[in-house]
Amino acid sequence: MPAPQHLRNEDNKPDRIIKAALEVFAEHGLHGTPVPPIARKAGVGVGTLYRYFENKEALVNAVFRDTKQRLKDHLTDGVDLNEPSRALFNELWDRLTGFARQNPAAFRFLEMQDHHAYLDNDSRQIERSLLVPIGMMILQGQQNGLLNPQLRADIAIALFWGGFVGIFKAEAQGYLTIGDADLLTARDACWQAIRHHPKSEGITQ
Amino acid sequence: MPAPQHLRNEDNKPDRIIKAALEVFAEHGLHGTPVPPIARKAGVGVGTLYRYFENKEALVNAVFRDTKQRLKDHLTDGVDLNEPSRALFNELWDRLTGFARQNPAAFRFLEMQDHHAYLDNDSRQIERSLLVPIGMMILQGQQNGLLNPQLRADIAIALFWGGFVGIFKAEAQGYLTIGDADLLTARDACWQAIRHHPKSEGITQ
Amino acid sequence: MPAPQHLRNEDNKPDRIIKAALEVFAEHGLHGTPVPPIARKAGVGVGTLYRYFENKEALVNAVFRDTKQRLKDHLTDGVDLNEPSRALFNELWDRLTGFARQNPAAFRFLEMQDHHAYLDNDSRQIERSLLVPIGMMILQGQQNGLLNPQLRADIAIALFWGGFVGIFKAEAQGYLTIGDADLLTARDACWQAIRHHPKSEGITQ
Amino acid sequence: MPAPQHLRNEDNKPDRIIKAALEVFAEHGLHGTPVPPIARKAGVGVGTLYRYFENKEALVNAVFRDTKQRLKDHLTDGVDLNEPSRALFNELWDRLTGFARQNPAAFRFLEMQDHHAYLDNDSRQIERSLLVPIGMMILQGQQNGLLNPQLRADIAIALFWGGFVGIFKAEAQGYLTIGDADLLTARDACWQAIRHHPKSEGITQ
DNA sequence: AATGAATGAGTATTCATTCAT
DNA sequence: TATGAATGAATACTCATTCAT
Repeated sequence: MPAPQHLRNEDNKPDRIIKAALEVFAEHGLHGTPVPPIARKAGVGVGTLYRYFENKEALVNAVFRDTKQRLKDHLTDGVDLNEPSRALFNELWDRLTGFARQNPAAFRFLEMQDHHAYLDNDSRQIERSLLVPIGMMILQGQQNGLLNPQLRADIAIALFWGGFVGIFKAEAQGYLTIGDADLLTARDACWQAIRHHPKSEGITQ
Repeated sequence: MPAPQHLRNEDNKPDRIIKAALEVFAEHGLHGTPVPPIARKAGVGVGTLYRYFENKEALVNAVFRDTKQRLKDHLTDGVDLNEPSRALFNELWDRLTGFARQNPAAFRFLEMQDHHAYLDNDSRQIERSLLVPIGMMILQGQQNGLLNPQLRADIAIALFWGGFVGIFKAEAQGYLTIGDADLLTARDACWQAIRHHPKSEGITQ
Repeated sequence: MPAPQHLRNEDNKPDRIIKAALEVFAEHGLHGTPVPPIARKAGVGVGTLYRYFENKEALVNAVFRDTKQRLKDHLTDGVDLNEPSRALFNELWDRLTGFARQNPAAFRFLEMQDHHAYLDNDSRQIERSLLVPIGMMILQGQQNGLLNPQLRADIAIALFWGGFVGIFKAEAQGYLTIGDADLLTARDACWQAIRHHPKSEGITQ
Repeated sequence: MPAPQHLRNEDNKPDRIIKAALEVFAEHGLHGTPVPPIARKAGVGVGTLYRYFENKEALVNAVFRDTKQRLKDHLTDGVDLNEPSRALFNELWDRLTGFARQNPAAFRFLEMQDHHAYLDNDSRQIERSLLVPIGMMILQGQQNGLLNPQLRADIAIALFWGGFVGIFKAEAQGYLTIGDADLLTARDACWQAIRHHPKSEGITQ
């Protein structure tokens, strides 16, 4: 069980292992990564890794939970999701891009498909604990006329999240490079996707 | 080298192998799939598979190219990308959802991360050959005032494609179920993301 | 599934593996034997061994069943257990010693304790199929006054079998050497243990 | 080096380790038992165990010697082996069954095959120190006409000991259950095996 | 002296690839 | 040309032993 983020420290072996595993997984994929390189990168023996994680699957789950939790904290610490507004949307977008820029490996890892087969219930629970409050926020935004009331909240999340992931993935794969200005433009585009377009706007144009 | 799509036939062994491989890869992932099950599903011996594909990596590339090409054909056959319009956008969206619905395995496979490490230059070339014409279309749409001129074409693609992928991935992972009406709403949302919002609209609100 | 004994041949890989495994197990024990040496001794690759035996445990069971079956055949082929007599006892003893002399590895292997943890139901069934007819023979011998009626058949078997095993084990461990004459004397001693000692004999003296 | 039996005490760490090791070995076998569980059961750290026993092999030898010595003591303390008689035989049998009943783990352990590969000269010496006096006793019994003079003493021991082991092993493996009366019958049977059968008795019948 | 976390060589098993038929 | 049995290098995991505290 890794220490909470703010207690992270380099002497904590499980934390070091999780950190190393995240980087190696992000680079070579889950199945593509043997255990020894993870241990080596963490500066411990293989046996030590297995002292802290029952098996590879448990390690993947630990990495997933830790990373998802860090994303959640980064995204929501100190913000009031109960007051949806354009400013709040911008704030979340900034935090999201900040996270992706500062933790490229974490971001890449979270987007892998193949870890989904590995995830246990706790891990899925964590995943939901991030999505649910955002869904709530969207519902409120719809009720106060800010967001498109016809777009189901879960689909809005998927759309917005997918779009965000799309541009960072394209960048990671070398298809494009994104400057800060581009990020702002993309942010506005995403906003247009989910906001309420009253009357004549919308389907027509 | 598989025959072109319209020449596909069940007596063609490479084609049968590619088809089988796509299904197995989509279900179990790239690293999770041993070669013998692919051969078995294709109704050939392992040795035969290796007659047509130098190794597993070559097979992955063949599957990728074939699938991407089919997507491209499905998306662009008979449409004139030189005349961007709301109707063309709708048409493309419909074709895209049609493809995803009719070829879930193909869609799933194309979205896997881990095959990217396997892809050779030819495969990346095919990928680009789908993106470039769409990029051109977007540029034209920006010039004729239809699309947001501030949103870079490549980013627009990534955003739109990412959003699309996002909702289908969420559905595949069991986080939501999408009806036909939802697809239309999502289509409109994506359109709002990339269209041109003149004057007062857009950043403000 | 190995071929029946008389169909054994050196081109049959499972048979060669079973034979090799028996020898190595007998020499180094079950846990003490890695899989590669077995494969090497059988003249096959490790992968081949795993083609024929799902895992090490399955191999142990196969060796056990094969060896026990050979012992059973060697012991009972062509003898009529329904006619217990001193001559039949002698015949069985001779066959038993013959087996132990000709197949020291087989004998050693069958007496290992630690394989009992590995045995599945089929294997235990084979074991019983050897003991039951001998038990029946003893019962008949008791009924016709030949054998001690107070000695339970199962205990008589255990005693006789244990005594037999005892001397061969002692020899295998280097505590003694047994000549043919000694074997005859031992045979008579065992006979005395289980035969019927009428009247004054027996408890007294 | 453990304290002599009568000095055994629970504060003596080597003794506690030997006791724990015996139980775990008897239950899981030699190779099947990792060292840490032994240390845990003994209530000491692994490092401590290695302070007293150079390695696992040394521990096995210590357990063997200790157990064999206890058997020897249990069997011979206070009896005069120089006066062979039916009563002495009965006494020895009773002590033997008593030991097996009271120390099932010890008995099971002594009968394991795979420890023989581990045993050093001292351990084999102890084994002999139990067998030799019994052998002497048998020789005397043969000289005074009590025991079968044709049965070599070492073979008689092996036979008798093997028979005894046979029935307890069969019980341990679940093939039979032995009551006190059965033990007496078995005792008489063993006695018949080794006693002197004068004249017409014996070979004939 | 006592501890148990740390280590890495060793073990069972899988799977991409070859090659005799 | 087609096959699939055979191979062994590579992988996940264990455990006897060490050594810093």
